[in-house]
Amino acid sequence: MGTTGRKLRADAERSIRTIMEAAERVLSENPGATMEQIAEAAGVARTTIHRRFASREALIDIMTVAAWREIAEAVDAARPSTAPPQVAMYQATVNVLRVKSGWRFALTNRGPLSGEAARIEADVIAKCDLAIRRGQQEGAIRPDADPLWVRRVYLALLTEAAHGPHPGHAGPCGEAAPAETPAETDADIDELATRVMDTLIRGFGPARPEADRPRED
Amino acid sequence: MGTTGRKLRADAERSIRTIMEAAERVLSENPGATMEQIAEAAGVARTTIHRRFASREALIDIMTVAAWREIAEAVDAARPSTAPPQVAMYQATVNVLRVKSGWRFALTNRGPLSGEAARIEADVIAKCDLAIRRGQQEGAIRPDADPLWVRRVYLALLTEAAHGPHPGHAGPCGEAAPAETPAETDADIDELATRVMDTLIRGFGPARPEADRPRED
DNA sequence: ATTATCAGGAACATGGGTGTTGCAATTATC
DNA sequence: GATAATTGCAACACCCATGTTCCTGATAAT
Repeated sequence: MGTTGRKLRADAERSIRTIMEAAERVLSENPGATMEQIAEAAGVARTTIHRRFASREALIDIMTVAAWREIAEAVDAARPSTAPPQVAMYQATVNVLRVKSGWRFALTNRGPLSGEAARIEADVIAKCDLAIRRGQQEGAIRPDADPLWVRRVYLALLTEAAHGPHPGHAGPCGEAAPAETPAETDADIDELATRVMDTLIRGFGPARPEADRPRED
Repeated sequence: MGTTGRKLRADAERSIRTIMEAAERVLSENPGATMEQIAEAAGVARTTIHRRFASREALIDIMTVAAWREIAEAVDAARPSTAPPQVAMYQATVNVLRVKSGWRFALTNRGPLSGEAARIEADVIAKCDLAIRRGQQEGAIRPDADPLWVRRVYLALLTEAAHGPHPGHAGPCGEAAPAETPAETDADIDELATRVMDTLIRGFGPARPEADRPRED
C-alpha cells in the first residue's frame, strides 16, 4: 500500500511523515520496538500505520530508502568528482553527518541492503572510493594504503562521530546515555567533521613538522 | 538453572559449551534467531537449552559475560599498566582481535550492559583509557587529542578489523558476505593489528619524514 | 550393577505482536 | 454543501516464539 499510485490527501501525507519520524525516533532507541509503541509516539492509531505501510518490514524498507536518498543528495552536494578531494571529503562529511543524525536507525547496519537502497548505497560507496583514489593520486592519502581499509575506517569514523556522545559532555563511561539528539549546531557538526578528517589523515601520532601542514596554533 | 550451584555431569557441561558455541555462530549471522535454530545448530533438542539456560535472555547474558571475561584476560595478558604503551597496545590489540573473532555476536553492542558484564567492561575501558593517557605522556599520542575520542576511534577500529572482510578477499562491494570466519591465522591477526595501530597513530596522511619512524621499506 | 543424572520428544499453555475488518466520526477537497 | 478520503476504535484471527511438563531411554559416576 505504501507505494500505491493514487494521489493521497494532504493529511494522509502528513501522517506518513509523522509516522516515519516517530518510527525513526523510537526504533533508534529500541530496534525491536512494537508497532504499538511507534503509533503511540506518532500520536496515531496502530491501524493507521498498517493503512499506510503494508507491514512493519515495508515501513522500515521505505524509511531506509528515504534515508539513503538523503545520503546520496548529501554526497552529491559536495561535488565529489569535481572539487579537490580534500574539500570534497570535508564537505561530504559535514553533509552526511547532518543526515545521519536524523536517520540514526534507518542508516544503521542491519545486514545487507536490498532493492533500491542497495543500489543507492552502491552508488554512494563508488563515489566514496573515487574520492579516496583521487586523494591518493593527489598525495593527501598515502598511496600504499589499502583503499578498502581507508573506506571502512572513514565510514566507521562517520558512524562514531554521528552516533556517539558529544565533545562537551562526557559521562562516567562516556556512551552510556546516547538518549537524545541535542539538536546539533553547525559549529558542532563542523567540529565533528574536522575530527573525522583529522583522524583519518593525520591520525593521533605526533604533529608533523611544518612541511606538510602550514601551522597549527 | 544456568548458575545453579550443583555439580554438573560431564556431558551436561559439554552440552552447555556446544550450545553456547552454536548460539554464537547462529546469532552472529541473525541476532533474532530462534531457540529452535540455535538448538538445531547445536545438534540438540530445544528443551535441552531450556534445561541449561533459564531463558533466551539468560543464555545471551551468560555468553556476554563469558566473552567479556576473555576480553579482560586478553587485555591483562598484554600487561597494559607496566609494559611501554606502544607495545602494550599492540599486544592487547592482537589478543583482543583473537577473542573478538570468536565472540562476534556476544561482543556486539546491543545497548548498555548490566551486571557483571558491565563491571568487566568498565574495568577494560579504564585500562584502555590508562594506556591512552600513558601514550600521550610518552609522546606516541598527541597531547591535544581528546582521549575520549581516541578511545572511541580505537574501539571502532578494533570492531572494523575483527568483523569486516579480510585483507585478501574483496567482494564487489566488500562487506556483502561476512558469512564465515575463515580461521584467522596468526599472520592475519598480526597484519590486522598492525593496520589498527598504524591507522590510529599515523593515520592515512603522507608518510612522516624519518624523524619519527626509523624506516619503512 | 546400581543410581542419579541427562537428553530427546511430544504435548500443552501462554503471551504478544501482526495484520485484518467493519463502522462511525471527522476532515479535506471541490 | 456534497463527496470522497481519512482516521480512531474495537474486535478478531493468526502465527510464532517462549517456556513448561511428563515420560522414556540413554549414559555418566560410584
